[in-house]
Amino acid sequence: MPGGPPWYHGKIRRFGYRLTFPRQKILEVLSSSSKHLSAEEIYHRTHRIYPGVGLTTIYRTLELLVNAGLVFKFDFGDGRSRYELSKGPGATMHHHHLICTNCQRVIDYTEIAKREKKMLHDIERELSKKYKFDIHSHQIHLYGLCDRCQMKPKFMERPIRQTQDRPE
Amino acid sequence: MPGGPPWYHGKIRRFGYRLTFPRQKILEVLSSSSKHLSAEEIYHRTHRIYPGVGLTTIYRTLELLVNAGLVFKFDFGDGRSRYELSKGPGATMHHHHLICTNCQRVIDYTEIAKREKKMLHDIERELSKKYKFDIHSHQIHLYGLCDRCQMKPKFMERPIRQTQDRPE
DNA sequence: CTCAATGCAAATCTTTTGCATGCTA
DNA sequence: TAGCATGCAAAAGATTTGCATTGAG
Repeated sequence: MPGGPPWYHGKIRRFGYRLTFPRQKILEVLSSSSKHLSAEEIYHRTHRIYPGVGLTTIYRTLELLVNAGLVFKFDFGDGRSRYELSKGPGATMHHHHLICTNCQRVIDYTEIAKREKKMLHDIERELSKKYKFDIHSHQIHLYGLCDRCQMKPKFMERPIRQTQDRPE
Repeated sequence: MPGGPPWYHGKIRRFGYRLTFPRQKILEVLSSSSKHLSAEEIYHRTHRIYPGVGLTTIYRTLELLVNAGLVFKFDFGDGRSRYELSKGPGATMHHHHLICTNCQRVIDYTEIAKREKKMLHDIERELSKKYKFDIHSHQIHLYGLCDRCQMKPKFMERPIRQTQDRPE
């Protein structure tokens, strides 16, 4: 089946945004990764398949995609944001995060989603009414020490500042 | 009752940290505010009661206090972190946040805490075991549009970059 | 007295903006 | 064609670091 417009075409155009070449490449990159990526990682990967791209476009496109509801933006507290496709074929299942406060490692979990989902749904409905807030998404972050970091006693913890992106 | 050491004395010393004058002043500031403050706000307020303080000390002390579990650090996505006392007389009740994705307004809510609390407790216990993660805190963020921002149709949204701290 | 803590200035790092040019609709 | 979109260079901000000095224990 020689493709009609890609799945995201309408979702982009609906907001008045144009479906440009760089944007398509960035969406390809996001689609092909299963985990949240930093802007820099997205830049590197996009650069690989389209060397002409600039970091600025990455940032601008990500903001646009977040705005259009196609991408989730996360902040795990290490000074840079992470992005992840929220819709479409490449999107991973809805999940929440375990974050190690020592080494910044992030573990995604999808368990318990059913229970959470119902409760969150109830909460959101209740709060929406009370605060007249139109809630469209949520994040749950659980902070703690991962298995590796539990070995050291708490007072020896030394926050590790991650300066380089690690390969996937 | 002419006071013994302040409530936080032990909690600081337990980690090998010294209870210095600047640190006490910063804790005073945190104790006397009911809401999450940015580092800059904390700096201004501390400067008011102790003009000698430097912004660097604010950052270093906050990191230390987060480490010691006395302070919560939040990230609402506007490019700067917020801090809030988690223990002691000045600490506010445990709560979660509603965040407007358009104007960045943050509303704290404490409702439904009981239900959430039980569920989160269960989840944390379960995940702790499964991932060998020693969970010590959590955050729930609900994103959406506040009442003011709902007036405008979605595609007209223009993220507002807040550059100045507003007065409390 | 010792070494952690501080303040200042400079450095880092991520993200944003100005502007001339390119490209989608 | 009309504007939105892009890339580059520069700017902006928040946070961190080097270093000499101060002060808590």
